[in-house]
Amino acid sequence: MPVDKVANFEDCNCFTVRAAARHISQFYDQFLASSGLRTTQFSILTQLKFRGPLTINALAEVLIMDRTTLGRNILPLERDGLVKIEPSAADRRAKEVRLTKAGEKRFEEARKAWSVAQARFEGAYGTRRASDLRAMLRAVIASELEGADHRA
Amino acid sequence: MPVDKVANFEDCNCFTVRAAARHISQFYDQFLASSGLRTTQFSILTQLKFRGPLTINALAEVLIMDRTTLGRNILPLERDGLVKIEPSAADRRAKEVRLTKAGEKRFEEARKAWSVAQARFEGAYGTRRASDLRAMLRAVIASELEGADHRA
DNA sequence: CGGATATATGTGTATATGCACTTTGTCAAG
DNA sequence: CTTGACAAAGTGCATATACACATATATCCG
Repeated sequence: MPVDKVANFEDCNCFTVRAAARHISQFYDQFLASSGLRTTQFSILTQLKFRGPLTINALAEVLIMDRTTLGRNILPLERDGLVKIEPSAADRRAKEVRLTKAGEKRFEEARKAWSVAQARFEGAYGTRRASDLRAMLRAVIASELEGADHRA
Repeated sequence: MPVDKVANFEDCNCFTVRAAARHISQFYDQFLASSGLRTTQFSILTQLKFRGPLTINALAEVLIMDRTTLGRNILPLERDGLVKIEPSAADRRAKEVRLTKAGEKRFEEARKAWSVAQARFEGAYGTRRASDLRAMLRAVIASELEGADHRA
């Protein structure tokens, strides 16, 4: 008895994830504001801090971000002297992005603010639940989503 | 034995939701592309379809979207004749956004593409799991997230 | 009525996002 | 060495996002 097998628009997975992303981003951004960084920028600095210098492509991959999006997102960081972008010695097509001293300093400041936001969020949402949520979201990211134009 | 009580940056809830949103949006957008709509635009038309004309503020609220963001997101839709924006008779400060005939037609086209994307996603991720995920994301949206500047 | 206050929306500015297309550099086959 | 496939990054364009500030209207109260 599939009374209503038609997909309900309230149940759009894409909309729900995007809405939640807007909501949680505004929250974290409030805390990061004092450091002068946005959440996206903080994510970039974090990866560079813990993974060391990376090329644009490699950095984009770990950030689950389009290459061209990242290419533009690093420009304000470079302008403010938080990262340095230099051509790779091994492959002159590639560019290496690395954290500067100023970038490390800024990261440490933002890190404190981030910790407060993270703790505050989990206080409201639940630490265990947040952990479960992240696991489910990582599964989304890992899921093989074939394109609309797939053949075979 | 809290060996490592320091929050791990890999566990940033904000980053994880945003990354998943980028990933899933690209997937749904591939399917919607044939209709000439983006996922955000499809969401807007969907709400207008099922809730009837709404003011900017009311529409922004149901979309979990900043008022000013929505104000700009409806402009391409108005330009393409999919929605009509008119001053409210009751309150001249307010504007009512409503779906046009062309908007309804476009919505029906996009609806088919959306259904395929939704089904394809749930085929890969699991229908039950997707349902659970949406419930957890709605809880994020519903969670009272006090600002960084909260007092008392 | 008239001013204080609250509400609905618009604008300026800056970042975020990604597709299609282009440019530049690498590398292997001939 | 040359050429052709491939790989890394840049550019043009359009939309998405939201804060701070500005404007217009409504509403309440003395």
